[in-house]
Amino acid sequence: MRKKNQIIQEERMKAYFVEATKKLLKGEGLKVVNVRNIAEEAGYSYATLYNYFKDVKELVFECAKDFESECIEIVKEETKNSKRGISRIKSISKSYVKYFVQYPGIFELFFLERITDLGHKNPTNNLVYFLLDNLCEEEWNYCMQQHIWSKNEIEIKKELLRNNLAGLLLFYLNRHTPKNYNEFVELTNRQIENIIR
Amino acid sequence: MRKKNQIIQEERMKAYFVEATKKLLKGEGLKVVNVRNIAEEAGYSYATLYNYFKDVKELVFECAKDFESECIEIVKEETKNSKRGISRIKSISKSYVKYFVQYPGIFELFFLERITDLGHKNPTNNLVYFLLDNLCEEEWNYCMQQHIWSKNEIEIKKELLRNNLAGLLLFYLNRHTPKNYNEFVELTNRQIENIIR
DNA sequence: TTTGAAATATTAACACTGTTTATTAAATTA
DNA sequence: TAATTTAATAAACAGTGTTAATATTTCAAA
Repeated sequence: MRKKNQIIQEERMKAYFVEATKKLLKGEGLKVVNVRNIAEEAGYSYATLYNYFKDVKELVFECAKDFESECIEIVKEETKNSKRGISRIKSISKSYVKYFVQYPGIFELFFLERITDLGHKNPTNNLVYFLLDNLCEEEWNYCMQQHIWSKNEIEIKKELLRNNLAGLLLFYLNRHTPKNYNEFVELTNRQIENIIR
Repeated sequence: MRKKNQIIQEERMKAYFVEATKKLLKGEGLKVVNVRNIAEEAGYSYATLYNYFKDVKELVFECAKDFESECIEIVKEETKNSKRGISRIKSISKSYVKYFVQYPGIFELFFLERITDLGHKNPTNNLVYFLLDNLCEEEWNYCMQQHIWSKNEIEIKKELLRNNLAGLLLFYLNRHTPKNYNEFVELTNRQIENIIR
């Protein structure tokens, strides 16, 4: 039987590697995330990592879960005072976009990272796809209750918003278009206004 | 002074490598595109590649230009008989999406490939961003002439369409959501209808 | 406290990448 | 034909992820 201490220690070790990886991701992004850098940041040999994680992907997906929680937390905090319904959906959208602009490495991880694993059900998949929907869920329901939009209209708007913001972030963070942040914010606001109305 | 034959031969060699790379990209995608595979497909040593291209990125960008032309050609051919204006914009959008679904490797190359190059102005950047706009340009103008939409409305719709289709493709090809092609097509059509109306 | 087995960490090595250097082969020119 | 230039390749290096073999630590039992 495994001792309690063992489990605690194992969790602690995992956390060291996860923290190291998160630091790298938030800093210079995926391009510096490799086993040797992670291990150095964590203060261990790179081989030690494999005593706690099957491979580097497993480690990175641990980070993804943490980032999702963080994103939800930040967005909720930032938007809790805005007026319910339409207004808050817009605020949430902007806050959501802002989070990824602040941490492009997390955008890379959530949206761009290749999932080549055979069969391996990647938990971040649905997590990412429905993240925005989840963030807005209560407000969409509120709008339906208030008879602002029908269920159908809401479904359409949800989809429009989700794909639009993903495309917007993709072009801005990965293709540097538009060139500067101000232009990007203007464009984003314009698009949100045109979808949510 | 360089001889004419030399230039012809050099172009020919380049073409061999470009064709080999295009074949790999259209087949198994970026994951199998590496110098050794490319060279084997072309029938040369991998070191020979470096006599004709600065690095593998330069080679891949050559392919991107070719694919862009091909995409334009295919979409134009497929949509030339549809009714001008709104109807044709919808057809072009669907055909554009179809092209990338058929060649996910080209989508990867156009939308996902990291541009880490310092200063190196990547020509595919604007090429990709404005590809859909260029394809629809004449039809947007037609709509303006026919007073279907104002210049402003068109600008908004252009942006909505561009970002939406990018997001749609990103989720489908890179995150496998929706799960199957039929669902994806339905979703795509629904979105296009809701933007272009 | 010492010892020996289990757990854990690390070094060394392998299999892939991209790229460069040195060498060989081919073509061209005098 | 011989010399020289040009082009192709093999060998090597550096950077990845991962695994196997070795070293170290931990910790309970003697």
